Amino acid sequence: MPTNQEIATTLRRVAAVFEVIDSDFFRTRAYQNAANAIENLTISAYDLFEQKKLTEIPGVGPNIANHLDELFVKGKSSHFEREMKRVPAGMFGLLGVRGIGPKIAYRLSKKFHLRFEKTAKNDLLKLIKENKLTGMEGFGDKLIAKLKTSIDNQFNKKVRMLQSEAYPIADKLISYLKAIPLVKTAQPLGSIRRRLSTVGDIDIAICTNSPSNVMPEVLKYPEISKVISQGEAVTRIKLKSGHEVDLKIGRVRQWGSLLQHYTGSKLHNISLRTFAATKSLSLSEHGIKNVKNNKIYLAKDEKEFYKKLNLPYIPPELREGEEEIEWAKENHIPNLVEISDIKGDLHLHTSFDFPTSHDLGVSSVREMLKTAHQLGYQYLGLSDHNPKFNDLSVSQKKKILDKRKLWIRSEKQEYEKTVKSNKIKILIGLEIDIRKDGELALQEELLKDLDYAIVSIHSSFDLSKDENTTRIIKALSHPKASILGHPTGRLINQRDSIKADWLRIIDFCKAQGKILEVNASPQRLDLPDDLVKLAIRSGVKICINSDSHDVNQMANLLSGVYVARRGWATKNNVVNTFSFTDLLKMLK
DNA sequence: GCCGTTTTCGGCCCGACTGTTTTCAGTCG
Repeated sequence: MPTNQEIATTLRRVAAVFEVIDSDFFRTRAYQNAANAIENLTISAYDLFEQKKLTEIPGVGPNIANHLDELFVKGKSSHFEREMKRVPAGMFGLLGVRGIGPKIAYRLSKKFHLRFEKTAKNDLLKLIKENKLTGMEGFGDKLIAKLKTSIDNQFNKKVRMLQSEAYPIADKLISYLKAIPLVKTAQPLGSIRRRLSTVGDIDIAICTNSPSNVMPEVLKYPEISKVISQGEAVTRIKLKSGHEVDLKIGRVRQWGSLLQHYTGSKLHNISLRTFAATKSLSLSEHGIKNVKNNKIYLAKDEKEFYKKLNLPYIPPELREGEEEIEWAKENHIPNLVEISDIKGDLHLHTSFDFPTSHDLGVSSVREMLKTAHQLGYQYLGLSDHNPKFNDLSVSQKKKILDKRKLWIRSEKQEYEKTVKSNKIKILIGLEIDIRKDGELALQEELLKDLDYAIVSIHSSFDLSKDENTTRIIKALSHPKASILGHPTGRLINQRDSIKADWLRIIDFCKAQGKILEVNASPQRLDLPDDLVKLAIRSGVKICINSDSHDVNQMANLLSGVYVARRGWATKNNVVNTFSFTDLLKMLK
């Protein structure tokens, strides 16, 4: 079945046809809106089709829904196919290259008979080298050179970077900017500020009342390799590291409007402007314009901006154009969980040396307690991997686990000699593999000695949706299995999420009081935010853990807090904000 | 083609930047 992404691509292609052939701007936009909505769905459009709920997707009306029905039933839609045949297929191969939109793609593919999507980029490159574009109306030397560069870049296209990669780059540049005398402040925008798990471009806002004096200073930043484009309000630079950064300049009095505009998301802004239009207001980075008298209201911060629209402040993590504006109108924006609410970390790997199924940690319990103290925690859960399942006898494993327990206790006693107060509680658990058949990789008699268990998939990732669902539910059925660790198993940009029926798993967790982990390891961030939202709406609790193998990683838990916030979590949804007594009840 | 506590008809988010022109088209976010 076509994925949401594939459907969105098809709809965009049909939209492009309407744009270049029919110049039907609004029909074009209707298709683009539908594409955006489907791309941002948290469940598959196919599932909605099965439930006959396609028209509940905002932007999908009866016509597009009918075409999608046909697409799902027959594997293709005659309408989409027919529309796309009106242009040379090479046009679709050119779309997506930076600087090539529908109009240019159409003109080039038609003039040079680019009939194949797959070879279109190469064909165009060849035409450029043979100077075949020279002399075409509207194609000057600069534009042709730009197209060549864009296609070259496409061939070594980069994947979206991790938030943990992008943030430090932005942070370093921001420190530099803040040190410039006329700069009032600076801050990241876009997906960095909304704390998405991955980031495309790095956007930064600079607040100053003297843009013309400040910009030359900004461009002295030693990491810049070249200035890609420069205008009064926006400058795009490339860093020596290869990262591209957009710098937006805003004045103090319009700072709120600027931040709001460039924080996005695009869909949030579109929804917000549609809402503003009902109040005869028009929104832009410059302010809020009353279209009746053309008066512009300047917002110095975002609170003022939203207040002018009669809305409460909407945290950046929620600005995805889903239902946050509806909720804001009702004044129902939740108080999202914060890092200061976190009272402990339940997924930590110690340096206790024994034959585990996976990697050991490198830090002692003593070091972890010291770090926990600095982080203001009240409890820790130690969850080394289970002992090797096949290579050791049950009695050997028991010996190992008993020895581990003694070591943990002695480490704790040693640590407590060094501090006056603040006794941090310790839970002795394990992270246990979920085997292919859903059995836990630890024998029953050893399980009962644990305070709690995190159960996780570390193998057989490629099972079917049904097999994985059954396997996870079976594993969670054990009374000690309180937490499902890094549930989807994804490694961002490296390994896809496992296939599973998350609605069924969430229902099971709700019924049985099981907890879903939000693993804060930067390449995991798992549960992903969209599933966090589904889980929380269903009343399932989450636990935000760092999965540290080194005390230096314990502060990573903050990244998990951002994922939880993007999933609309309040502290009541997160078990490791609870008191130790209440936590124990949840782990039961 | 979609949508509706102004509307089932008549609207549909808003602006920056580049390049090619000389007032605008195309693309991007």
